[in-house]
Amino acid sequence: MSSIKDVAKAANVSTATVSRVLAKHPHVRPALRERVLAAVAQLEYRPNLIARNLRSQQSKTLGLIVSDIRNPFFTAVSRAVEDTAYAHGYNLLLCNTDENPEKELLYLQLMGAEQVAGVIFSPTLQTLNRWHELHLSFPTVLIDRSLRSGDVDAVLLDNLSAGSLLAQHLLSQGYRRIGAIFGEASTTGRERQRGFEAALHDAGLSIQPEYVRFVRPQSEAGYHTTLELLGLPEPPQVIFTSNSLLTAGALQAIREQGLHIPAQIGLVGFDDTAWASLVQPAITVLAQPTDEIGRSATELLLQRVADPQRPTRKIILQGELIVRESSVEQRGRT
Amino acid sequence: MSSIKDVAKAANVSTATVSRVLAKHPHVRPALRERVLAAVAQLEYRPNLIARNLRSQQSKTLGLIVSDIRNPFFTAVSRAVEDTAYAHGYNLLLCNTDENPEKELLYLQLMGAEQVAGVIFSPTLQTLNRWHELHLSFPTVLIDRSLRSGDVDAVLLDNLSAGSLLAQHLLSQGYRRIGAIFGEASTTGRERQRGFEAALHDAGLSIQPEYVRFVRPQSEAGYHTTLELLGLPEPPQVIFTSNSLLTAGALQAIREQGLHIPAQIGLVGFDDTAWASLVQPAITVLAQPTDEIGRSATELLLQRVADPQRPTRKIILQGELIVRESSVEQRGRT
DNA sequence: AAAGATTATGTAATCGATTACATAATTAAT
DNA sequence: ATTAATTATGTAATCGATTACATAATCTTT
Repeated sequence: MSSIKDVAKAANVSTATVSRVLAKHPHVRPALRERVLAAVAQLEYRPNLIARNLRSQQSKTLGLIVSDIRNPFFTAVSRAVEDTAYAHGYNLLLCNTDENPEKELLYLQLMGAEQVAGVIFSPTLQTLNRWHELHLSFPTVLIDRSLRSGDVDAVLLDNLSAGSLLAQHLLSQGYRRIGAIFGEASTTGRERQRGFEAALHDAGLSIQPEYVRFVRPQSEAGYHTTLELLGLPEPPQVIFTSNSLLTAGALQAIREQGLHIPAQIGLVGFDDTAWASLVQPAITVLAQPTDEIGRSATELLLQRVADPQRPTRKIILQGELIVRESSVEQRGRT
Repeated sequence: MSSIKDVAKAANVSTATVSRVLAKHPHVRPALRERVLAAVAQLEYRPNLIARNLRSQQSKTLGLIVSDIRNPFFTAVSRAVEDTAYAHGYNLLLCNTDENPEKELLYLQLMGAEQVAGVIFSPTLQTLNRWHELHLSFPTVLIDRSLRSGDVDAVLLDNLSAGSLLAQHLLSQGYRRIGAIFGEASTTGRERQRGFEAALHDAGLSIQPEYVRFVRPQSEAGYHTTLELLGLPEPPQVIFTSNSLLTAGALQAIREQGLHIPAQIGLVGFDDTAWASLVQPAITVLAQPTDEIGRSATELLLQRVADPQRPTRKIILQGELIVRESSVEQRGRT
């Protein structure tokens, strides 16, 4: 691997001149410029970004730290972030934390070390709680989860409304015994649950604690918890899940029990994944605007990079209820 | 952000001593060690990895460059790579190229600049063709796709056998008119097609070119191509797809046409995604051992990092045919 | 107690770039 | 033709770490 020194030597100029040519500074004689460019080509020289960033204390790279890349929500958002970043001339480095606070700290550290211009991050509750001790050296935009206090940029779904909307739909369909499975790792699950309970409360229904579960937001947990709910003396008429991994697990459990959807049990979830409309019956979901989330988060971050003083903002987006066959009206049920 | 100098000043020692304490060198007096550690804690000092790597010319970070993070195959492999890397004390930086050779070069460059220890990469055909001009500064393990020549480490599916196995299954079920959709971006699609055609040939069937398509490996292409195939004067009895995005698109098209699987049309694909077993009828697939691919690739890479001289190896893994309802026997058909 | 071996610490070079500053070369202005 | 202004180039400091080397301090050994 050749360095700027090699190029300087080959072109018989100083390293400063090489640097200037490459940075397209105006004050370089054409003759020298030619020599430098020839040497660069001949040696196949590529500047070492790490050294460049070390010196100039900035880079054209953004970081995206997600909690679970297997979750279609995050892969969809990742693509939107990637595309938006690329359109603005930025690269994207993606990391997966597996909802593990230790990994979160590790990758946050790595991002700082790699001198990224900024980071988009979906943190666990634990990391969120000690956010202020972290003292990150780069601007951050939170997605999907956030602090109660307003001092960090974020792009979020209106989870309260979303949970409420989905619950209201179930109530309007005549469901009364609603089993609900929420993710425990983040604020998101809690908020969706609050919306869910508010809707039930508004309808004059009381909350039955044995129907409401908080679990690791993964399909295995969705599967096992659904089996538990179905095994209750008086099983729920419908299962409400708060992310698509849980939905998939729930669906698997329901299938294994040989129950028919929606005749014997209903199912609704979050995120309009590819398969939600392909399974039969198709699943009713609360779709998140993943493209919009990724794009907004990236733009928010780039604005913050450009102006660190700008007041923080939270962008709250609305979800869209997509009613399909998995939650049709339940006439004549109790 | 505090640097090693600040710590040295605060502890009233030299930067060398700070570095030694942090690197756990043996020859440091306990008293000094204490002072340094106290200063580190007090200043919340975290070493700048970028500077460390610049000097020591190595890092504990691996790169993974995939062609499409939306493809469940790659998310599954990513998780396996991430876990294996983490278990060996390495971080993982993930990049998405969107099957775009320009982005591939960009990220390869970025990886080099970020001084990763090595990279796992699923390249497009185009980048593969100019592989030898690239002169990468780090070891690489290819996954999913590879060069014909054997001079680069790789972990691959036995695509020829896999394509053949899946085709044989269809033939054994009595299917004769088989529509097939392959990805055009990589060697993988070509190899699966060769296996597919070999199976047909062995069974004494001729290849009908209008039934065989090469398209961008994305669900939209799967959708449109399936519609085209279904619209032929004599439509195929079954659709063979060479990745799960194509399968999803094909399924959507079939559903929209109101065709019943498997009574009116069969469908098979690659990769045992979460939804392949959840849709009804469940889809027959050729499952790739994604965990094994990710783990093997990572271990191969780490071995290569440890010993750059070691001869190159290709690890060829076998796929597993999982027969489900989407391709049941077609008695009495022509 | 003196010489030699060992241990502890600091100084300064280094990685590969950028860039402030100094200086040389050219051009413009009087 | 001088001087001033401008343009071009090089020298050296810098970013934040690691580490070779030099040297000071301590411990053994006889």
